[in-house]
Amino acid sequence: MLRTHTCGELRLSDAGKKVTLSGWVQTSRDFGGLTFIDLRDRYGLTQLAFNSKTDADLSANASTLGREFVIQVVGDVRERENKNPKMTTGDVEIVVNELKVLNVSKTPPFTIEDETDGGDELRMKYRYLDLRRTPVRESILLRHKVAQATRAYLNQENFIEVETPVLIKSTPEGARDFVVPSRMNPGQFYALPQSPQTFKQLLMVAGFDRYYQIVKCFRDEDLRADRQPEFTQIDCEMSFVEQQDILDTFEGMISSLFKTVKGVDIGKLPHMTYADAAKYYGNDKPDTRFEMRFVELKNGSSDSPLLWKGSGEATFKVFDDAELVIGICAKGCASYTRKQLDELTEFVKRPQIGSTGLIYARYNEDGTIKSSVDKFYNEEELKKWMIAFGAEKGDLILLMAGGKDKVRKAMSELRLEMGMRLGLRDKNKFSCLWLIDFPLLEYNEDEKRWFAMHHPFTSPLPEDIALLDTDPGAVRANAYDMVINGVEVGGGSIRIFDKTLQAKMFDVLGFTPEDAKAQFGFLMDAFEFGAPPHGGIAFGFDRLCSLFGGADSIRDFIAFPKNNSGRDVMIDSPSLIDEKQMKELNIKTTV
RNA sequence: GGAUCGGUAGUUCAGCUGGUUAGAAUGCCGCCCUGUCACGGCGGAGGUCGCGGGUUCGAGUCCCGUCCGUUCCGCCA
Repeated sequence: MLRTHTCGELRLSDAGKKVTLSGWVQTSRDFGGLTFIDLRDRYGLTQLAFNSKTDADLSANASTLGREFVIQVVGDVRERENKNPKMTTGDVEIVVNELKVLNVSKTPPFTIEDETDGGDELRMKYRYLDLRRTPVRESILLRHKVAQATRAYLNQENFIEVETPVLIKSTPEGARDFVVPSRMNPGQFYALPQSPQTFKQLLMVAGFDRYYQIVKCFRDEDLRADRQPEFTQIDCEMSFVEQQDILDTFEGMISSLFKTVKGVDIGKLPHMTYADAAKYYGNDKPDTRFEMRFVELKNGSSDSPLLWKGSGEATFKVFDDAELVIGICAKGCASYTRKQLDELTEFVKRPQIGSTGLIYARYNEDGTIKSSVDKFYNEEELKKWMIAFGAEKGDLILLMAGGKDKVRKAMSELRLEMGMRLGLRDKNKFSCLWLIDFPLLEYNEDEKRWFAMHHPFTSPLPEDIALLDTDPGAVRANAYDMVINGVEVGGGSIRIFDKTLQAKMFDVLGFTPEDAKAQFGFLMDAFEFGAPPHGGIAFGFDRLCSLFGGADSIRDFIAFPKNNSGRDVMIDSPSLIDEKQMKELNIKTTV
């Protein structure tokens, strides 16, 4: 037997037992006559003790063991003379009688400890070593736990898991497809699914009623810290449901996951419309762990008492000419120095944000107001601003002006930055919400046509269907996103199940009936055979895991992730294939 | 496609306005050490400064190009 116990389970109550342990050498501490070795496996660390007085040869052997050697020991569990309260097994040690080296190891290129000295690139190249580190292992174990809890909830709710194909058909809508050449059909290609969208709808037509799958999806787009070319979704679909049924079911799922995995009760999820999210947070995935909502300064007398036209001799053109002037109130930041304000200005002027400037107004502790636009606005006017923002003495108002979309986007970035500076984005705090009433369509200026914001099977809100002909941009979708801490963790919609409406949708999107038939004919056909009303949702599983794990990047929650260029540096893929394969696949080399 | 920061010892980094033999920490190797758990002490080895070109009496340092990586924008229904 290679082991009787794992390296994480022995306690004081086991003292006196004869045990066999196997694992990796974490570290050794050699005192000449006395040697300690920490033995590691997935379950923990156990200290081994060797004494040269008891067995000189064995002790000498022990001091030759290098890091990451795989060894097996037989020995007796003993209470430690000096206990280590930081270790779960810290009350005991193994007095070793027999030592066997099962395998040697080269010195690892980085230290296999919680705080490693290895950089990202190196860790990815030797991912199998990185996975030995406790924090990374814990992330993978957390992922397993989330997957189990997800299945448990959905199974109990009568969902069944069905596998859908991975070699499917390329469609031009949405993300770029990964394609796979077909050897048996020269010149033709499969596509890897961006999601099992059409298949899950077909499963509803087939009458499966409730489907889910924890499934790999593929998108050939540029990567980010929270975006991988292959990623995992919790993909779900339900029949005979309306929006509220889906929200209830999956609010239940997310609550259940938080309870099981984090021991947290997230309560009832608030609903926010897309329009409100844009207006108050400048963003369709607001981080609601903190308030700091946008306040609009309006120019006009009807709906707002606030004027941004100053009373000064010169008028402030930046505000006068702007489509929108908005601001946020940063609590307790009136003491910000000139340097800090300049930093913020630089922040919003970065090309990625592209704002032209930042206006501030300090509400000083003594009640005076100091702003960067003092020559345009008098004290009384500035005081009105403070009231509008609900600002108190000691607060700082930050304002930007410009085109509506641009200024909202810039302010959204600034709000998140200020939230971070003020420590309001606590990783252990969770704020979840449903975002609803998305626009159904988005106009693409380059291609001069409407695009589905979600996908072409998303149903419009019933009351907005009539607008499809007159004002497509105003049509709201029967769609919903779940947002947690500023991360879009899931999204879905009630689908179109009526053939006529689907055809109309394709028409609005600029598909000819022939195009629609060529690409989605199978779905259109299926809808002629009694499709039930249905809808669904998909959650980004990797993101959900990283959120539970309190990390910004999803990479450590994926056992073997890819780098920014979509490469796996460990196995070195993608790679060239040989001429013979190319020929077989009927692909001509042009490189 | 664009912006940004980075590439110097096995590793993480320092290296000023260009100037003798490129440093530190850690790891590694050797010796010493009986209660450590970030063990300690003494000693040692270890470098194509990513690559190519240029400026210069002289380049790790300045310039151009290129490759690799990070983060972000575009993109991601």
